[in-house]
Amino acid sequence: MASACGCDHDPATWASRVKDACLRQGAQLTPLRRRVLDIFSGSAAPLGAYAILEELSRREGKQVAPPTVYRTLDFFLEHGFLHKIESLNAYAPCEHLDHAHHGMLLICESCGCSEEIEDAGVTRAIADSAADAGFALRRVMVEAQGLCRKCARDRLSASAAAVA
Amino acid sequence: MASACGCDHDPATWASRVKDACLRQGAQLTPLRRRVLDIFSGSAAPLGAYAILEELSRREGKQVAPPTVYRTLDFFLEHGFLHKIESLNAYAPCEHLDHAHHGMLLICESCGCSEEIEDAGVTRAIADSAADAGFALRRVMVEAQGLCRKCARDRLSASAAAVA
DNA sequence: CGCCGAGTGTTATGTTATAACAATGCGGCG
DNA sequence: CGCCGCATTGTTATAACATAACACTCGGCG
Repeated sequence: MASACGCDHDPATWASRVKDACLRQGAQLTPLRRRVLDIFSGSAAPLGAYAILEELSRREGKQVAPPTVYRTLDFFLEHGFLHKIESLNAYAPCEHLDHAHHGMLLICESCGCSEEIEDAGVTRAIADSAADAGFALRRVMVEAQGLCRKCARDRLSASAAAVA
Repeated sequence: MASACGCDHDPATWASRVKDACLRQGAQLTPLRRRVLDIFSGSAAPLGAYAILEELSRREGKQVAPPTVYRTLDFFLEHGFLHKIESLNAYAPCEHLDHAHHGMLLICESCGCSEEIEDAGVTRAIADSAADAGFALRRVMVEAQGLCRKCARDRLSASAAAVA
């Protein structure tokens, strides 16, 4: 499914890439997990655990309990298929399944979509800075809030129209 | 009070710097806020809202309700005296009161203490990277988990002892 | 006085996450 | 087949984090 916000990510290919990765790694992609995968595929924006819970309940036609969802999320997180966005308490597809990711997350405050970019310069700068402090890095999170390309453009043209 | 973890930050001078900043800015440092300040002064590690709540209740000798604590935290956050650490749901003193801070937080998984460092290289790399993506930054959060200098050293000497 | 606004108190509730234990399903193996 | 062991899922309850809504106090000021 195409992204609703006009950003250029594609959750649908993500789902199929996750399926491949499960096969390669021998990880079980059970019906439950597949359904959760589908739910992420249909959403351009990060999803909260309880949003997934509700959608899952709706699709299954019966009430699903929180641990079911959190266990499924844990599975995807452990395999590196999903990221947890701490500043939103939400979860989003990892767009770089293949390699270790110290990606930077750009979260649009207007359309709610998130984009994950990898930047060697950022990674290196953080590693250098931590090394200077004598700190042994294990996990790094970079989350930025702001306006994505499209929303920034829209806002500009809106204010231009207001001036005219 | 000295830091319990051996790291080289000093929450006590932080409290007095906050007091100065309140005077300069005309912000009211009420008894409640002062008590919360004292609680942070006595702790080397970030504090959760409910930890503050319990400590506050203990010191006041009567039960304090969550909104009281959260409002106080909001006051400090808005004035830039505290940071919220999203990955811990906890709050820590801002060690750079004077200037806008896009600091990077180093959180030790062993002793729990956190250190805030400012690094122009990191800031610049993130700004450049976001600009490349056409993303208008508004707020950036960098949180790293790992081992602080002291804990990394301790771990090293422990494993050396194990080998011997 | 009478009003206002900042701060705090109080009650209730919303949101996010986990603990603990039971049940199911499936493959291997005697 | 019957049993075991393991991964997964179901179920119940509760913990942990956060906010909404409204009441009350108190000091400043016309």
